[in-house]
Amino acid sequence: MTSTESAIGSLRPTRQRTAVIDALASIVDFRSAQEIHALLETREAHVGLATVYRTLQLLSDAGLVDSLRAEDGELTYRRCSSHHHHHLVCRGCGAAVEVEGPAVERWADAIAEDHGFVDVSHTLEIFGTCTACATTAAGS
Amino acid sequence: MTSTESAIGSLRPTRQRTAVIDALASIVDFRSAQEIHALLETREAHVGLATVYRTLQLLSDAGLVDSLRAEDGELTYRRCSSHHHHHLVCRGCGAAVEVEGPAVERWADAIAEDHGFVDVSHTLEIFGTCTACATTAAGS
DNA sequence: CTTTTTGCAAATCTTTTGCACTCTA
DNA sequence: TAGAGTGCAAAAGATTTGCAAAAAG
Repeated sequence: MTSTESAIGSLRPTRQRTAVIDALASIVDFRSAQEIHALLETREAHVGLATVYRTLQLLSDAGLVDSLRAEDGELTYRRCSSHHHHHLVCRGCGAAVEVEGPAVERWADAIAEDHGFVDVSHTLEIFGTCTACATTAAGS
Repeated sequence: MTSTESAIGSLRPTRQRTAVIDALASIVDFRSAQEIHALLETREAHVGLATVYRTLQLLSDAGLVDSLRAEDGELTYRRCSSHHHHHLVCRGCGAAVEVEGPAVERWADAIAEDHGFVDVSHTLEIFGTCTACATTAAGS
């Protein structure tokens, strides 16, 4: 039994859902629902925009994809390894590296507890310019 | 010369801007532009919603206020201390505590370096429910 | 008087929702 | 066939923008 199987639970494997999942499987970076919808159109796999939104939300709730808010407020999605982690994202090309920091998790929880906060969660993203992009940009 | 004076630059000190700045001075938590606009209405300092948005954006650009995206994607603002720090924010009332984590800063930079990223920055926010809000909600 | 600001409404844009219709189990 | 899932268009919200009127230097 994989966690994926159990997480999908009672969701029916429809053409649309399969298409969205396939799309996610083919991309490595974070993409907005709109972009994923556009990608599906490109592939001639017509899926309504609302359905894309609903499906991504479902997958996200099920923990099958990571979602994070881009700087402009749009929600973006990416397939993920199911455990808790953060991302190192390139400003230039959007490439994302999953990173883990157990110490940070503990630190955040401890800080919150110190202040009497409960039901704690946190967001942590690291932004930078990857080697490839730095090289390209420096080419001037 | 204070950094504030220079940062304000050529902005004209209008009634509306003064009102927004006063409002920010009187609150400690992160508030959305809509909430700040509502607060101003309460104080009978009528300022157009668009003006509130424009002013907050201006102040944010000038580095006079912190802005961060709430979990629901709304942009929220708060007066800020100018040094680098993060926040522990209550989901219920928006109360915010500034926190510092030198170790996290170093960890983030190290991770990025390990992956060859340069020009690194990061975002880190901790969300939770503060004691007061937890008590209220649990009041059942 | 010239330039910056404001207000208001209309326009954008992302995301959600209502509902009738379609498809799966 | 019943219930889950979908499409489309309308609705909701937050934020931005166009433009004429008002205020500041």
